[in-house]
Amino acid sequence: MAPSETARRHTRDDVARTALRLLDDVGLPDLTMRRLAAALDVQPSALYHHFPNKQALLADLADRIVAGRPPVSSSGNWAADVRASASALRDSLLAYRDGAEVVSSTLSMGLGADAALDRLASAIAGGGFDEATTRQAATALLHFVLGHVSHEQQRLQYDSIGVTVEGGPDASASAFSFGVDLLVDGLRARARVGAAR
Amino acid sequence: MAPSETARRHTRDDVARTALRLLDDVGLPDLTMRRLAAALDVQPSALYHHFPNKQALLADLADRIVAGRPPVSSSGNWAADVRASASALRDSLLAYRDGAEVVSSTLSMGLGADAALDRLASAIAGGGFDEATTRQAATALLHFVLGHVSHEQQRLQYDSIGVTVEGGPDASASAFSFGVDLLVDGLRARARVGAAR
DNA sequence: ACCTGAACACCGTTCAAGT
DNA sequence: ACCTGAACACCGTTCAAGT
Repeated sequence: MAPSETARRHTRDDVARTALRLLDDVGLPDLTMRRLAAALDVQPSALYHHFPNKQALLADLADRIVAGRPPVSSSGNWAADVRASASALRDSLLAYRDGAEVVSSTLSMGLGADAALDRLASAIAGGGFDEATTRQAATALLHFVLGHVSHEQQRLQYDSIGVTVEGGPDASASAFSFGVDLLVDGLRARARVGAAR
Repeated sequence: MAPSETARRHTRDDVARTALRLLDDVGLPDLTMRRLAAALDVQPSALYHHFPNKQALLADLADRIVAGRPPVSSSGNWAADVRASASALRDSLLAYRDGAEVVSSTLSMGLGADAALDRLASAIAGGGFDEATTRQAATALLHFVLGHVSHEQQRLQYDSIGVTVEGGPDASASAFSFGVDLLVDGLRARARVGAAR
C-alpha cells in the first residue's frame, strides 16, 4: 500500500459506472471527458487508457443503459410481447438522463444498441414473420421508440427549468402506447395476409 | 463604395445560406461558428448579430431543409398522400448532408420542424381521424422518418470513407417504405373501427 | 497496467469599440 | 446595422515520461 490512503487506480468498469452516474447528474451535453476525469480524480489523459475515445465510452454506456432491464420473457402472445418489449426499452431509456439520446447516437455510429434491436426483433419474430419483415419492423419500432423518448426527455429538461409543457407525462405515455399499437396493428394486418394457411 | 471592391456586409439570409452550403460540404460535426465565420470572411463574433446562438441558426437551417420541397397536394386517397408526404420529407432531408440530424436536433429543442409535422398531419387528417389520433400518428411517423433517415445518412458517411455497408441504398429505400406502410396500415385498421357509420 | 504533465488544435459566446 | 479585436472559459486527444 505505497501510494496513499485511498485507492487511486481505476478499472474500465469504474470509469463507465462513474460516467453513467455523471450522465444522470449533468446530462449528455455536460458529460465531458474532462469532467469525468475530475469525477474520478484523475487527469483527462488517463481515460484514454480505458477507452480509445469518447465515442467508445458512449457506446459502452448505451449498452449498459439498454441492459438495465432484463428482456421480457415470451408469453405466447406475440403482440403483447412486442408491446412489453417496447415498454421495457422505454423504461430503460428513461432510467438515465438523456438515455435515449445516448443510445440514438451510438446506434447511428453502428457501435451499440444491438441489444435493443435484438430484443424487439425476437418479440416480433414470435408472430412468425419472415426474417426481412421482422428486421425491418424491429428497426421501425426502434426508431419510433428512440425518437419518442428523446423528445420526452428533452421536455423533462425544459420542465425542470420551470417551463410548463402541454400534455404532461400521462399524455406522453399514452402517445407512446399509441405509436407502438399503430406499428403492431400494421404488423397484424400483414400476419393475416402472410399466413396463407 | 467606400470599404473595398467586394461587398463585405452580410444579411441574415446570407449567413443561413452559407451555413447550409457549409453543412453540405463538411457535415454537422464540422459546421462550427468559427468555420462559418471564415466562410463568410468575417469574425466569429459577427455571426451573433444575425443569430442569438448556434441553436437558433440550426433551427433556421432545419426550417429551410424541410421547406426545400413543396407540400404534396391532396389526391383524394389519404393513404397515398401520407406515403407521398413521408417520401417527400425523406427527400428533403437527404438533400443536405446530415439533414435528418439537423431537423431532429431542433425538433427536440422545440424550436423548428413544425412544418414537417404539419405536413404529415394534414395528409393523415385526410383519413378523417380525430385530432388526437392525427397528431399522435403524425408524431410517430415523424419519429420514424427522422430516425430512419439519420441512420441512412450516417451510413452514407461510412460509405464515403470506404466502408461497404450491407444492404445499400435500395434496401434502405425499401425499408423506409415498409416502415411507412406499417404505420399507414395501422391507421387503416383504426379507420375501419373509428368510422362507425 | 495505470497514470501525470504538458501541450496541440480547437470550441461557443461576450463585450467594448469602431464605421 | 454590421462588424472587429480581444478575451473567457472551455473542449477532445496525443504523447513522452513516470511508477
